[in-house]
Amino acid sequence: MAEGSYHHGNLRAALLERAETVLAESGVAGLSLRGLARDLGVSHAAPARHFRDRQAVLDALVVSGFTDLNRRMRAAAEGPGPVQRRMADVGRAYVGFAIERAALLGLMFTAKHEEGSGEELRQLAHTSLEIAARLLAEAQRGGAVRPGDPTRLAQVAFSTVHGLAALAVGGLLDDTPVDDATDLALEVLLAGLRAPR
Amino acid sequence: MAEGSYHHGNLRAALLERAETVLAESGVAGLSLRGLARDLGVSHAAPARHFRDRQAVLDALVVSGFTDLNRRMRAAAEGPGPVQRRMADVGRAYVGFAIERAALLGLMFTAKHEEGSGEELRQLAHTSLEIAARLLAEAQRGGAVRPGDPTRLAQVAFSTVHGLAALAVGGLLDDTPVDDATDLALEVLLAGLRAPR
DNA sequence: ACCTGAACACCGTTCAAGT
DNA sequence: ACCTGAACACCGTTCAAGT
Repeated sequence: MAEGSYHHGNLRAALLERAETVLAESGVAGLSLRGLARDLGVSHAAPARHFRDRQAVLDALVVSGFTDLNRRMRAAAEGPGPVQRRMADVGRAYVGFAIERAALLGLMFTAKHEEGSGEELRQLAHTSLEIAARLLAEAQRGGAVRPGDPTRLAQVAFSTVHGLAALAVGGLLDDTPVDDATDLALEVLLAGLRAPR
Repeated sequence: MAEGSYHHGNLRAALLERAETVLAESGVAGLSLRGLARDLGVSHAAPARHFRDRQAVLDALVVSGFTDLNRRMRAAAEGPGPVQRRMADVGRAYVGFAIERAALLGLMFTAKHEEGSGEELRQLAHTSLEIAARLLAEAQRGGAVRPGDPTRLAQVAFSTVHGLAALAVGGLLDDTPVDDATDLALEVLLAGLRAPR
C-alpha cells in the first residue's frame, strides 16, 4: 500500500501536511480544499470527511503551530543554565519558530483568541504566555527581574519577541541579521526588566 | 447627484471605504470584488476599471494604513514636550492605530516588504522605522538613550510596540487594560534603552 | 467508515459592447 | 472615460450513492 495509501486512514494527516506546504508557498489565499484534494489524488469532497470546512483546516494548523511553539519554549525555559540565559533562550526559540514557520505564525495571530473562538486554541495561546510568566517569576525570586505581576511582565516580554519576529518575517530588518536584532532586543528587554520601577 | 453619485469618478474611493468596513467586519477572506460592487450598486465588473485585481484593493488599503500610521507617529514625535515623553507618545500612537484599525494592521504585516513588492509600500513601511530612529537619535544626544546605531535601536522599539499591539488585537491581554499594558511596555522599553550596554 | 460524482451558489477575471 | 452583461474557470459545501 505504498502510493495509494492515503485512502487508509491518514488522509487527515496528509491534508494538514500538504496544507502547511501550500500555506508557506502560496499564502492563505492560495490554500483551497479542492487544491489539496487534487494534490493528494482524492476527490474534491474527500476532505469534508476530515474537516468540517476550510476554516477547520486552518484551525488545525494553528493548533499544531501553538503546540510546537509551546514545546520549544518549554524546552528552553526548563533547560540547564542560569535563569537569565534561559530567558534569552526562550526568546530565541520563539524567533526561531517564527522564522521556520513564518506563514503559520501569521495565521496563529490572525485568529482571535477571545472567549468564543475555540477553548483549545485559546488555552494553547495562553500557555505560551504562562511559560514566560513562570520563568519571570523564577527570575524575580533570584533578583534578576524587578518585582511586579509576572503575568504583566510576561506580556511585555512576549510583545518584544513577537514584534521582532513580525519585523523579521515582514522583511523590515533590512540588512540586519535576525540573530543580531534578536540579541539586541533581548538585551534591551532584560535590562528593562531588571531596572526597578 | 446624491444617491447614484458613485458613477461620477469616486467609485475608487467608495470601493476602498467599503472595503475597509468589510475587512473589519468579515476579515480578509470575506472581502470580494463582487460583494463590494453589489454593496455599491454597480456591476460586478466595474471595480476592474479602478483596480487591476483583488490584491490591488488590498494593496491600496495597506498604503492608506501606513500613510495614516506614519502621520500619527510623526505628529507624536514632533510634538512639544521632552524627548522621553514624545517617545512614549509615539508608542501610544502606534497602539492606538492598531486598536482602531486592527484588521488593517494585520494586512499591513501580512504583506512582505521585500525588495520586489512595490517600492511605494516598502518605502512607507520603512518610514515608520525612520521616524522612530530619528527620535531615538535625538534622545541619544540628550543622554536619555544608550549609544548605538539608532536604526537598530528603532527596530527594538518598534518590535515592542508592534508586538503589544498584536497581543491586544489578538485578545491575549485578557483582563489587562490595553493602556496599562502599553504603559508598562513603554516603561520597560525606555528603561532598557537607557541602560548602557 | 470512507470516498465519489453531481449539483448549487459563489467568486475573480476578461472582453466585446454600450453610453 | 466609464460601466454593463456574458462567459469561463475556479472554489466551498452538501448530499445521495457507492464500496
